[in-house]
This record gives sequence, C-alpha cells and structure tokens, in this order.
Amino acid sequence: MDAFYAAVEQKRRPELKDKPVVIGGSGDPTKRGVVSTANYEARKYGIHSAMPLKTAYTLCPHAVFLPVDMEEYGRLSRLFKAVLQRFSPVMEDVGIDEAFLDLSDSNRSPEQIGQEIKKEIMAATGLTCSIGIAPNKLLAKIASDMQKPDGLTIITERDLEERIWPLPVRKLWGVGPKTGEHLKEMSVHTIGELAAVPLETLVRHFGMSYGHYLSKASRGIDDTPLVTHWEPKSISRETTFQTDTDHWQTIAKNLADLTRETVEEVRERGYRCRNITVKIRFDDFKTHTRATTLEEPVDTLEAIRKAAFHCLGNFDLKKKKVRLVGVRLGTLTKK
DNA sequence: TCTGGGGTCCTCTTTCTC
DNA sequence: TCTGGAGAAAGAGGACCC
Repeated sequence: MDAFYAAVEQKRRPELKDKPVVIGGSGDPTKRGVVSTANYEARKYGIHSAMPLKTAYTLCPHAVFLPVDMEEYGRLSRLFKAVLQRFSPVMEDVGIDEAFLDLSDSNRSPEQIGQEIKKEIMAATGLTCSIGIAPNKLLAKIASDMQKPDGLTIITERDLEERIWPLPVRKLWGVGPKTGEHLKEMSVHTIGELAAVPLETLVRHFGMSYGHYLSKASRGIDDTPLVTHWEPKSISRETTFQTDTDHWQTIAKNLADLTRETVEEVRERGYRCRNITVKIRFDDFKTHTRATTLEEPVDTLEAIRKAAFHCLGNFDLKKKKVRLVGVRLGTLTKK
C-alpha cells in the first residue's frame, strides 16, 4: 500500500488532501518518537520513515503531524488482504501494508490480473497500491518498489541483467545500511557488481548463511515458498522514556506495567513462555539484554514478573541514565 | 543532537554434560 | 583427579524487516 498510514488518514480527513502529512508516535513532534509514514508531499522536504519526529518538524514545521492509529490501519489492512485472497488463497502477510500472493495457477496475463487487483483494492479501501509481479518473492518485492506510487511492474527472468543488475545493492531485501557500507568498501555498489563477486569472497566477508544468500539474491534466485501460517516466536513490549531517568522506581514501575501487558497478551493468545528477556537502553543509546530461562513454561504474572525483576537486577543502573526499558517473552508453547 | 515499537534470524561466546 | 573434545542449550549482541 502506498504511504499506507498517511493515505488512510487523508482518506478519512479530506481537508488533508495535498498537504504534507507525517504519522508517528503520539503525533506531537516535540516529543520523542520517529516517523512511521510520511506522505509524498512530506517526502519532498526530506522527511522519511524512521526519522526522529523532531527532525521532521525542523524540516517542515507546517506539516500535519498525527498519532499512529493502529486499529484503523488494521481494519483497512484486513480489507485489502481480503481482496487479495479472492485472487489466490495462497497469501503471505508481510506486516500490515504488504503481502505476497501466489498467482502461479492463474491463466490470465500478469498485466490483466495486476490491474484488476488494483481496481478492487481501490473499490474496497479507496487507496492506491503498488504491485510487482515476478517469478519469485525476491524479484516481486523489487518490482513493487520500481514505480511508486500506484505502480504495476512486471519482471521476468530475462529482465535480470538490464533492469535488476543496475540497481543499488540496498534494493535487495536483506541488505541494510551496515551491509550496504560493507559492500561499498569492497567497491560493490550495484546488484550486478555483487553478482560478479565470487561466492567464497562473500562467505569470507558475511558468513556461510548470509554469504550464500547474497550470492543467490544478486542473481535473482529465490526458491523460498510463501508462508501462509506461522506461530509467534516471541511477544514483547518496550517504552522509551520522555526523558532519560536514573530513578529506580520509575524503571521498575514501567517494567512491571510492560510485564503485565505482555503476560496478558501471551495468555490471551493461548501461549506459555519459558524465556524472559529484559532490555535496557542507556542514554548513550547502548542497548543491553539480560535473559533467564525457566525449567517449565509458565503463564502466571507472578512467575514472569519475578523472572523479569531477576533480570533487571543483573544490570548496573548506577553509572548511566536509562532511556528505554522492555520485556520479551520467548520460547513460546501453545497451551 | 537525534535516534519507536514489534518482530525474526544469525553469529559468537559461555556453560554444562557426556 | 585432571584435561580435553563434541554437542546442545543458553545468553548476549547485532542486522534487518515493516
């Protein structure tokens, strides 16, 4: 979906049409938080996802800043995914605003089916999307990104050298800022240049698993199937304080609240957990975790809170102020 | 100066058991 | 009793995704 959160807000508030709109955090750009979505008008000012709201505000003070309304975005998400599933039952969720659809069994042309999906999503939600159609997920994802917004891009194996290889390596799924920099130091800037690097070199630099992945991905090879169902591996909650704190009671109170919320969710979803991890981010942005694994899976607040506070006790909270506290429940088993 | 929240997966190191 | 290897599990950190 194109600039999904912002598009949803603009749809229900027509007065926002043609204005720069930034969705993120509490909607107050003087408070701590980052941009979840900036619409295309706001992007003209250099605003983009993951940017601190305060930075976005200095770049464009007259933009409309709004809080995240996950309930409403979830509702629209279910609507467009229901449309997709009418075209094929084999759908893989990729977060709230993306999905893969297996159209292998369709006998219509990709252009035809792509246009019809766009039309139906527009009818159901009033929103535009960008579609990529390709022989596998990796290439479809790249294709979906090639003509945004409101795009439809079709890629075949034959397009690899001309349309994929000239793209920067960062366009590959799984290549983030760190790997991008690492590759730049190796004088590898494009996907084509990556494809020319011997496998042994990639394995030496990036390890067995990721080295092989990069080698295949650069040649457009991806044989991973669509994942239509999965179980959660962990459930977590975390909060960043408005101001860094060294007040133990504040940290403890927040950890207790987060633990209660997380336990409630784990129970509601019918799981027990065996691993409890507490996360602390200090004022210098260094993040540390302390974990404990229990003998038996549990789902009681007492047992999990006790474990969480045991983990908290393994931090030295005297030297630096704390910016964030979080708790994660892992090694889940279904009840 | 600024850097959210909810996840997954991978790597390296430590710890424990045989 | 000491030493060492193999393998599993746990713990910590980091990269990446939306």
